Amino acid sequence: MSSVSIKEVAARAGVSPGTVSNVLNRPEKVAESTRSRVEEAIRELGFVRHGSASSLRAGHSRTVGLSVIDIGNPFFTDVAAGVEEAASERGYAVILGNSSGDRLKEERNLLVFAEQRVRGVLITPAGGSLAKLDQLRERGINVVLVDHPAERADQCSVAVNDITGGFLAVSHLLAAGADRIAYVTGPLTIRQCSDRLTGAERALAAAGRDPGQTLEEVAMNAMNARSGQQAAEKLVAEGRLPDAVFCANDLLALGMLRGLLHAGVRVPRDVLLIGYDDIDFASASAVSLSSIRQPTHRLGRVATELLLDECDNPESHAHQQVMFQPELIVRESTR
Amino acid sequence: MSSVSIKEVAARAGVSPGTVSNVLNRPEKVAESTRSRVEEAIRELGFVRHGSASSLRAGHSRTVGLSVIDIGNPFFTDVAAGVEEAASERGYAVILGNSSGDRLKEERNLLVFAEQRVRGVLITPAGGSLAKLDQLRERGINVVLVDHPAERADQCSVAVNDITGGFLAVSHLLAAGADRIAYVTGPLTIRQCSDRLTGAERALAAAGRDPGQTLEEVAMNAMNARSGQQAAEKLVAEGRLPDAVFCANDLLALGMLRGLLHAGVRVPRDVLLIGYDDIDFASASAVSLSSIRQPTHRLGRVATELLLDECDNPESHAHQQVMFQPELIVRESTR
DNA sequence: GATATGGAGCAAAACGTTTTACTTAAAAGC
DNA sequence: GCTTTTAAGTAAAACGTTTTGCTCCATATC
Repeated sequence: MSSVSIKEVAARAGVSPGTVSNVLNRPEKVAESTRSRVEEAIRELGFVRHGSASSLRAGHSRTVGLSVIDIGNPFFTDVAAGVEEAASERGYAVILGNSSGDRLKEERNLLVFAEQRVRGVLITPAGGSLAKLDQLRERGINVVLVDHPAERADQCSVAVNDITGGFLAVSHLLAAGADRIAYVTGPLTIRQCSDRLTGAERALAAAGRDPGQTLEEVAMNAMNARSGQQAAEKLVAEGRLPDAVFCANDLLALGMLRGLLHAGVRVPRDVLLIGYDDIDFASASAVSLSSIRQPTHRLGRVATELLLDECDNPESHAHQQVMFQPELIVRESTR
Repeated sequence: MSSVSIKEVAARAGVSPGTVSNVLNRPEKVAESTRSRVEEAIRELGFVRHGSASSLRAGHSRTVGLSVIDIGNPFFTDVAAGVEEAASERGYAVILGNSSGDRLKEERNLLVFAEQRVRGVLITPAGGSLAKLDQLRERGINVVLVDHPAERADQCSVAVNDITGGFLAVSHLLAAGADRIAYVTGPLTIRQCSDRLTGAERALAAAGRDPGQTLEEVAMNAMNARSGQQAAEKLVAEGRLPDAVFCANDLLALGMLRGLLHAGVRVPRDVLLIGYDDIDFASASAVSLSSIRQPTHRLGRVATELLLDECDNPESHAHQQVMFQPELIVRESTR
């Protein structure tokens, strides 16, 4: 209950509170002998700095906010792990918010971040809440977009080229002999989904195919395994199975795979299947899943490093829009 | 940059700062007309409460700390999702720490939580850092153990009976005809691992088998898919394949499955396989995986509810040690 | 020997809330 | 018609840090 304060430490070490603060924040400013005396007092009393008081006075906290679309999706989990790792290395705490793709929930997360006066925000934007983000910036809270390229040059972002990803996936399906391809996706208002579609269409164009003839879009509400299975059931029920399916993420693909196999459709013999993200489980599925790999963990790490660099070196910081390239991973499901 | 404070709101609404605070925290204490005036001023100025100042003065924050062993494991992710959901419903923010099973890292997390003066801590304890937890309690920070039954009555905990789980798994393997069983596990210092072993041994005893003859322990350092695959390779290389494998979690089991299939071992024909946790991906694997299901999401929810009840109603709060029961899920890998 | 130059530490004023004790005015009690 | 109670709001003192001058003292400079 009794929290020991900097004053008590000061009293014990026979110095002023200011000196203790200096030991904590600019150790080089205080003489060797007093420093060790203070450090000993800190140890003896079990003092731990009051973060709230500190950030109240200093004007900023040592926390960052992380808002992700779906913490249940291994893709985002990997990103979060990268963020947590990089943040904790620098002594920052991570406040986690899960938006579940819900714009309201996302705004609530941002409000919480604002109340906590986080040093910065990392966000995989769900809706079009980019206006809210500008409000945060006005409040002096830096923002780095994760898995979403910034369209303006005055902000940092870290993303993976989804157009390339879609291109790789569909080019591969075409090369494997696909003629009629279904693109199973979440809402096309999600940038990732529409970019991957764009890439898919470019692949068709590059191969001289007519998108209208070759590609069918199947948009689901959610991007989880359940939706994937529903999509499979729908395709099967309507009796118009394509000969290849490109899913906008691996969760959809795993559900699709389950649904297809359940209906007696053989993969890859009857239908080729490729997912996106290359989550760990893609290679362990019933038929190991071809996919598009993204550097997820790095995504989180790099985003965090950019954010903290912007916070700690505001004047020397150069905004960057980092764009990673995805990679095609071929496994059984398209062989 | 310019953060608007309660004073400016007060000035605009023509009241004192104290009244604004009352509107924020005990709206019933202030007259209807002034209240709406203040609320309007808040809206117009875009005021958002300074969490640090608030918790400095109030003596407690609206955050909880969550320290998990492995955020990459869907089991913990589900727990975390439950925590986040319950916390955010009550207006609490979640500070996430990933201990990676590392005791040092866990202690660092607890230090961060202490600095942030979180209202309470939810923790899936990695090592034996229970002493550190008592230190937190002395500081007035409530602690709820997650996936770990408290051995004392003066604290809350939420867990799933792992002995029962181990019993269910091995009873099932025996009923399916297993004679020689390998238990592939993480370090037995992890309570979950040793409890599941205990349950396994009881199942053997109940079936009249000699544990020494029937059960072989294979302890790995980590509990991920990679370790599972290594365990498979080891069993295969040493030429002493059992006829059934019980893995202490699904990640190990998925790796084991991959390793076995890769070596040409058929599942379930040559080797029966059962995992633990019933993560989403267990049913989508090459051979769908039998497993022991735990109410993960609820685990997180209930833990959070207990914690916040303890925080908000300290006097009426009754400590509880909640123990859920696991459930056997039979799929192809043991059929 | 007088004067700059720094190093080391101190005192005190913030930071933005919450809360306690107090004032005022109006309603209630008799 | 006086006192008592209640309602509504205020002023000011915290909460535990960080930071900005400032003082003091020792060393270097001329």
